[in-house]
Amino acid sequence: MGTRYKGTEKEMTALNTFLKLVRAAESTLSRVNASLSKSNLTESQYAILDALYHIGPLFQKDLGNKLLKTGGNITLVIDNLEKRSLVIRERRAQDRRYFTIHLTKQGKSLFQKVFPGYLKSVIAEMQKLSKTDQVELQRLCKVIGLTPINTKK
Amino acid sequence: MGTRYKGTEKEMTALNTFLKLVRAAESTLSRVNASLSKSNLTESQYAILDALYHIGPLFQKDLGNKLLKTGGNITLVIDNLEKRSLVIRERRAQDRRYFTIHLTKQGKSLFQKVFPGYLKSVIAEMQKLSKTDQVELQRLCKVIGLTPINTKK
DNA sequence: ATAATTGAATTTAATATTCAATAAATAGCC
DNA sequence: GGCTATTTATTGAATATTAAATTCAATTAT
Repeated sequence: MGTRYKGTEKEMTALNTFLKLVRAAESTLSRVNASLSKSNLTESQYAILDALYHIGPLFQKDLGNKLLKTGGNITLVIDNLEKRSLVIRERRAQDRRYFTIHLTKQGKSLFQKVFPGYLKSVIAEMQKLSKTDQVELQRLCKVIGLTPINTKK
Repeated sequence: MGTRYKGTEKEMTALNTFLKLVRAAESTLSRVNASLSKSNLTESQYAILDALYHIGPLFQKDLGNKLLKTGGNITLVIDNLEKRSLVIRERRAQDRRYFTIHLTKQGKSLFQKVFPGYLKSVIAEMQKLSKTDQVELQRLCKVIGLTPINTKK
């Protein structure tokens, strides 16, 4: 299973680690996302509702940064959520370049309906590891996630 | 950083681990994928070229299984690769439901051009961890990636 | 105050992704 | 041999995603 490339040990280890990391994230994610399908929420839509619910109203800009998505993408996903009246855009008075995104009553209520199942499926996935191993995985992922020092410019 | 939800320790640990795992994979992936943009290859396109190069000709079905993608998706990505003459479809004589996908000369040559930079960026990412930590991460990811026993049906 | 710049959001074009429906080919069975 | 079910691939609709170009608002520099 995995890569068939034959290289040095260092290369093989790196490719293997990378592949397993990505596979683990994708397969877990696909199972967790399945818990959202009943509510016709996509992963991106859920992530936005989650952020708004747990943090409060946010600018589109901040949502993009938080979810590591581009501005154009956030625009579209917010559009789709707004069509279903799950969120609303509010133009900011002090600086009219900004839109504050608010969860509506319906959005809040849908999130509350969906969250328990989501949490349950996350727990089911993560329980494959002991508490100790989960903490260890967190440590390793934190290192991996770090952006390298930007050497140019 | 991360989730603002306040729950039991078990819930918090699971949510945190899940979030960090997904973040680590996504951020690493986005940096590695940047090495593909010069050749105008998307992640999916690269993955297909990689599989064909290192394994050999494959049926679309097998590509889909290997890359964990749906049939419809594979059809489209192969279409796009075929437009650029990087792969060709060959209908199988014994069973005409199958298409065997072959790498063309151009596809092989493009892959050989792209692979070193890809490998280099994977190594750069994974070198944030010691060899020991990489092996440990592989172990944890292997457990996480396991599909739970299918209890129904 | 005007010009240039920065910053937020949108739009557009291209690709990806899934799901559901369909078509085409084969396999299994009676 | 001819129906039926299964399997492979394609298509279409909906959503996602990015990058680049554009618009509009605010700020900075001259």
